[in-house]
Amino acid sequence: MAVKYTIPRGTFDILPDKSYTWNYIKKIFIQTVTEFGYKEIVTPIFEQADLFERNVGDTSDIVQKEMYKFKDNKQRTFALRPEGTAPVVRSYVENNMQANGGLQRLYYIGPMFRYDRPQKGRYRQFYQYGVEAIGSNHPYVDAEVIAIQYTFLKRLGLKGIVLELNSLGNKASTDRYNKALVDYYEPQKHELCGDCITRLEKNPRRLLDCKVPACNAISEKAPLMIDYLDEECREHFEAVQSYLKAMDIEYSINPRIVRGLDYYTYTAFEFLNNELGAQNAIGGGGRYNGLVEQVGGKDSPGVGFAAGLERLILSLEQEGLFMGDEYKPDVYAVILGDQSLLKGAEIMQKLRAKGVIVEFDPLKLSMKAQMKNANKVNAKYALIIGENEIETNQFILKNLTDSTQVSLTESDLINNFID
RNA sequence: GUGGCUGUAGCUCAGCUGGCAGAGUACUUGAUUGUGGCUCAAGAUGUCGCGGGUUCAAGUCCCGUCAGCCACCCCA
Repeated sequence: MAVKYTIPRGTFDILPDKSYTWNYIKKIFIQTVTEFGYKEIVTPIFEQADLFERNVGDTSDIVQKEMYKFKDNKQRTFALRPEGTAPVVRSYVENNMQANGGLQRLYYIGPMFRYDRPQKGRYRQFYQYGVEAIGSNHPYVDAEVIAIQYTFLKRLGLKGIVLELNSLGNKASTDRYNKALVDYYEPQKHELCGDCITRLEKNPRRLLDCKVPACNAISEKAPLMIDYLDEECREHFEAVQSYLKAMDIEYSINPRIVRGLDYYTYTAFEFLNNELGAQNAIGGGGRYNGLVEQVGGKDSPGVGFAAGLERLILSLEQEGLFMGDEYKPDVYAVILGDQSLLKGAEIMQKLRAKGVIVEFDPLKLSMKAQMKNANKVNAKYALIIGENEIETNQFILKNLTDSTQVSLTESDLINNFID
């Protein structure tokens, strides 16, 4: 077989034998966020590239190196969305959701795109689910957003995922801290690895979790963000923690958390599964108090998280957890001969109108092949429709679990079908 | 973007220092005329990822390329 067209690198098809798992996970997620009062928002998968770049206010790799950018027929520059928050904020501003007053609680699920080398748990088109709560700076909301992800993971039965928490502080704190980091590393610059020397110029915070032993040793004594928070930031961070405790959510503080996008302020958090290999972040998020204004709205605080479906599924597989059931047919129609199929089609349609799942395969001709198939697709019953049955109006319904069978008239069959 | 490993039947994989393309499983049919699962028997199945090179001869060696995996980087 010559395969003429192949799937683009780093993407994947979700085939029928997996799609029920996706639907199951989505169902539990929607159930969870609904309990917290969140409503779905759907935005396009492409946006003006500048929404993400914000005139290159964002220096992250996600935006600088990994965006799928393209020009349309009128030479306007768009980008496939690499993340979900900026589009939601754009929609919030554009639709003037601020005018509704109060807190907007939103959730989304959909594909994101990043041009990166594929590996386990990393794809070019991948699926994220997430929530955004825009309009309140109250630390309870930070905790609520964390609680949603926490509740969802627990509900799926996951045990091996840990929550790490940090505070990045406000702009003033961050500036002071970055300066302190540079002051600390600069004199020892000659001992750092090549990557770390660029980090020192570009994003000093990333120095903290370099894995090269020499850098790591230096980082151990580096100043920590927590010590550079001002009074307000510290109070906010402590309040978030007390709400988490009140909701019985386990966490640990990791002062080295750095998020992948530049807009985060105050609370930052990550959910990690350390059994997954290099790509161990299931999801993360934090507060983005300056973003709404950057996108052109009236200054308005927000907090949210996003997480990856693929890594979630890897975690479920790894812990051997339930991932949903495939639909199984209630009835497999065993139809003998084309003449009988006329009646068969009529009966199948009437059963379906009653909500019964009915399957039939016109490729299987012999009765034996049809019975075999009924077994293979895990049907609960086989319904035999042949010339004899049609003539006598007595249709055979065979229970495939206990091998018992009964004869029923057409109307009894349709009106009294009990699963 | 960098480095390493891999690519053979629908699936999982074997195939030695180059010499007829294989197994298990799934599939089809039969044993059983209109009754599935178990068993037994028979049968069908390949651009050996793709392109080039070396050779009398390439799945096997060489080069390139594409894809997957693993790690770096980055992050979901």
